[in-house]
Amino acid sequence: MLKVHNNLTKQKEVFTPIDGNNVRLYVCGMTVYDYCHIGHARVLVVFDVVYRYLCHLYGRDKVTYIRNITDIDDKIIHRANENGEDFNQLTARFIEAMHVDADLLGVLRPNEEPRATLYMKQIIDMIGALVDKGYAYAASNGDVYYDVSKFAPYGRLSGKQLEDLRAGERVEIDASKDDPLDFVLWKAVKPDEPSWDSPWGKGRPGWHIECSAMSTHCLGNHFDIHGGGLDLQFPHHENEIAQSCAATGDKFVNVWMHNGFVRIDNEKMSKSLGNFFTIRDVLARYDAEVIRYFILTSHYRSPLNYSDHHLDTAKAALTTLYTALRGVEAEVAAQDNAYQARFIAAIEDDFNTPEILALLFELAKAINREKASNADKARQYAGQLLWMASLVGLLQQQPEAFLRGGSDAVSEHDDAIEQLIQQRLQARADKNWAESDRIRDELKVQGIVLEDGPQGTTWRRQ
RNA sequence: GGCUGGGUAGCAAAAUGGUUAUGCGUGGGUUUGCAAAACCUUUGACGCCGGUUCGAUUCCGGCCCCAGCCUCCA
Repeated sequence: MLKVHNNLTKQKEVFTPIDGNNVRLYVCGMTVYDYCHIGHARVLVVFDVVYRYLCHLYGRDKVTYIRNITDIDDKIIHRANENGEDFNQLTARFIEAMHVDADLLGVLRPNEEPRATLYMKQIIDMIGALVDKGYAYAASNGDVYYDVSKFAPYGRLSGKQLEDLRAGERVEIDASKDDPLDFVLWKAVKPDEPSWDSPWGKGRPGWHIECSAMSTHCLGNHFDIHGGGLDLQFPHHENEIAQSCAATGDKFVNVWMHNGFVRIDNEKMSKSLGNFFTIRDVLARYDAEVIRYFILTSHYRSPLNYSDHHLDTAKAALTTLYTALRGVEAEVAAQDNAYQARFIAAIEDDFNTPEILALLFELAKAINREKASNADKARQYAGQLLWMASLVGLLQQQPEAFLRGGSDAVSEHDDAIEQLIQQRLQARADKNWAESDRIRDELKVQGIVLEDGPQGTTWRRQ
């Protein structure tokens, strides 16, 4: 029984699809005006694990995964103007970059990636419905606002009371709003801004409405899971609930899931603070799987501290796992084994990935123990290890490829290494230990580690 | 100020009312020409103060500290 922490009720609940034949998941994706950073990588990976497991449980053809792309907003317009380019050109570039990064991280593609600019009709229709039903009003400045006071449950998701929000010191005062807490659905066009026609004049949608329009259009008014970063809980998701429920008259989402932040020096990594590393920055120094592993070392709702030291640890951990798998032909995993049962218990307990990683190591140790004496048993353990690792998107490379530095490694250099190893094997046969050690040290300086085993000498990149 | 989370050994990070987390690191051993890898073993922790209990890191209360949201943000 899969149990998921529902942020709407603040409780772990048994997950039951609304319709067992169509499990529906929506995740708030990226605003595409820059490269994705490690915080974005976390959302991608966390919900990739959710998606993979839902597919495992219900069948891939029964799970619909939608992850939107925000391709029009203030920052995009600003950046495009800065660059002196059309905003569509800017967003196209960063959508492409996002796909490259996500693919490298082993993130499966969602079924659809709806974009705000391609959903103008649905967005305008929804705003129209809200105006017609009296939940929204056109203001004197040409903007259309959502009247927060009309939606009684407002604040339920974030645990906020309207009174408390009003008492807060940071609520902006805007003369054209009836209430400072009202939020914008349609922004009237300003000079040098892209705009679309609407019943309220030229303009563009507010941020929140696009997700209400796209999620309900792609998945129906009422769907199973809505996810995103914790910073979206308020106001973004709170506003989505208000808009969607008011516009459709139906219940919106059953389960809300939010992942915790990536931190640097105990502070949230964010674009506004400028303390972020892009996925590309990190990929220049670490294999993408190291990033994925690092993200899975902490539970998805906990904070995750970013540092080189932690990435080094993640790399060492993956090296251990791949070393265990090296030279072992995995057997198809038998159903119903003790490790599998523990894996299921862990992942079904609100996606407890740290517990799963612990299991991977127990299996790696089991493989190493049996490798020499009981090859059959080792192959079985390897099969079990790969079975559970694949469900969290790990250990998908060939062990040799990972240990030798992956596809970036220059093969001619690899040939040179092989030659030196042959020379060293001759020296060892001659019991010329000085020469043997000299070659090993020479390679060591280049970051190549040699390991002499019963089956011969193997090497890996440090 | 209001509202959320969290404080576990050198670092990272789970579970759990009484029994080994796990990884990296450290000490010892096996193995190796010497190493490396691997295996065995050692070291270890539950923010502070009370309460409940035969027994609490785990439940309850108070306190201290940290992070986040209340403004764009995954």
